[in-house]
Amino acid sequence: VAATGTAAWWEERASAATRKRPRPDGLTLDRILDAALVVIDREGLDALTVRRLAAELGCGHASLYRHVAGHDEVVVLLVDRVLGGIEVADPGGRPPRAVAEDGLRQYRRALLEHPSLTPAFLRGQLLGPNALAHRERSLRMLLEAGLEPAVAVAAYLTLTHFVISSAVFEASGASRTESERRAMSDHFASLPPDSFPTLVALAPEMYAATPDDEFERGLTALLDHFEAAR
Amino acid sequence: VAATGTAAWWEERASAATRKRPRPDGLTLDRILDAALVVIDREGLDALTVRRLAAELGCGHASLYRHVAGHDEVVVLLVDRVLGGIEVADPGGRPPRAVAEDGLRQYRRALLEHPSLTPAFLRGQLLGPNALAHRERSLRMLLEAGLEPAVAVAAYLTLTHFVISSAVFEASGASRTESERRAMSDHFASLPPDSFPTLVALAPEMYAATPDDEFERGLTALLDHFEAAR
DNA sequence: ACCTGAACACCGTTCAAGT
DNA sequence: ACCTGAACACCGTTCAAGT
Repeated sequence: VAATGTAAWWEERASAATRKRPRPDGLTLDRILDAALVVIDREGLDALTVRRLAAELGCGHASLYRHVAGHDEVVVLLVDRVLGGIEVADPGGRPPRAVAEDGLRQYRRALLEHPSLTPAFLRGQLLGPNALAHRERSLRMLLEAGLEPAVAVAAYLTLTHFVISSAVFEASGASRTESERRAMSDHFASLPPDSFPTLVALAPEMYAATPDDEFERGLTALLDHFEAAR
Repeated sequence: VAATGTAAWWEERASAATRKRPRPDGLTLDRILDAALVVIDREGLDALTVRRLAAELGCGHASLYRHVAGHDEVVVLLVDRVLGGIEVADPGGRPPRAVAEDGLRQYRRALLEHPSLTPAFLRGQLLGPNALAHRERSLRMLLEAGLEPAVAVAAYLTLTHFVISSAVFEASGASRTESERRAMSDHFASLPPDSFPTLVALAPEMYAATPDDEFERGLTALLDHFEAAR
């Protein structure tokens, strides 16, 4: 009985899943995860309760425990499913830097398809099958690009952590839409100038950049660094 | 009735607080926040319930609603209190880069004094009094270091987001202790080599770096970038 | 005037009673 | 053999009844 999401837990689950037989009725793990994403996208991560999920599926809430160990397992499985949705383009002779940029933008895009789910990527390690496949693929590319093994590992962890946290900040912040960003600027402009002269002076610049701008700038900074370390 | 943690909410709170009178009994906001940190440090953020907090304080759970609007408010106030604990050293003629490094390491240190609280720094903007004071102070330094206004704002947001997410990953991951990192390496070494040749080959390098190493490397990368943009 | 126990509407999870 | 309603031990929050 390992903790949900740990390496040991994924191993237990893999061997247990092969023993499971298909159900005659319609309720499957896939349908459960589909419904969970619908609830999350429409009402947020906090709204994803076992009971709300059962209502969405039109079944008794206790029935879910036949397909899933509990609430936390649903979230962990969703995270790995989203990671499986990262499109991986053919390198096709492009320079390594362009391939890396592309892969990380795809990662970001996959995360932001379900903004409310992003905080779940921070709870524990990413060790599901899709997470491992992504790590394998990415590290192979980084090695082929000429990075030392230790640098490749550092680059993978730093870059993926950057992508994830950037998405979490974008999803949880209030600077996604044009009007939200203007409201933030206005707020800083309205502060008492005696206490916060710099914030008042910089109010027009505050949140002038979009989350995409910020992402691209951070990406450039980090890739420059690891490219130089090659 | 603005949402907890928003700019409007902090304004409402500030004007309401002045109207409050001191209580004859011992229960104060400060004591509540102290007790909350004790619970969080000892049992984690999820253990911080209104009822558990009241038990820690030895009072009825409904009494807390006299000092605090609810559960979320406690967390938001704790976040700003921790931000108030960032020590700010005198620049004292040191080069701007050294001052910035120092300030960001202090930020990190303050966050990691309460690892379980770190996820709370991602829920919404940081607009409390201590957050604003830190922003004012930091942006002034960045301007004095010669950054363009727009670059200074970008640098502040990117660097603080990096510090926060780095702490969140460190706190929620399983790579803090030596034995945890060795366990992670062992797990990657034990994967099927047919499916994951790169992960197996890199297992010794995986999690060889400490979270501190990763932090320092990322910090260097980002500061190099913004220093070059000066 | 202040405090708070009881009440309400929720949770996640278990299990025995149903089919 | 499978499903699930009822039950249990929790939540956050409200409010009327107590002092």
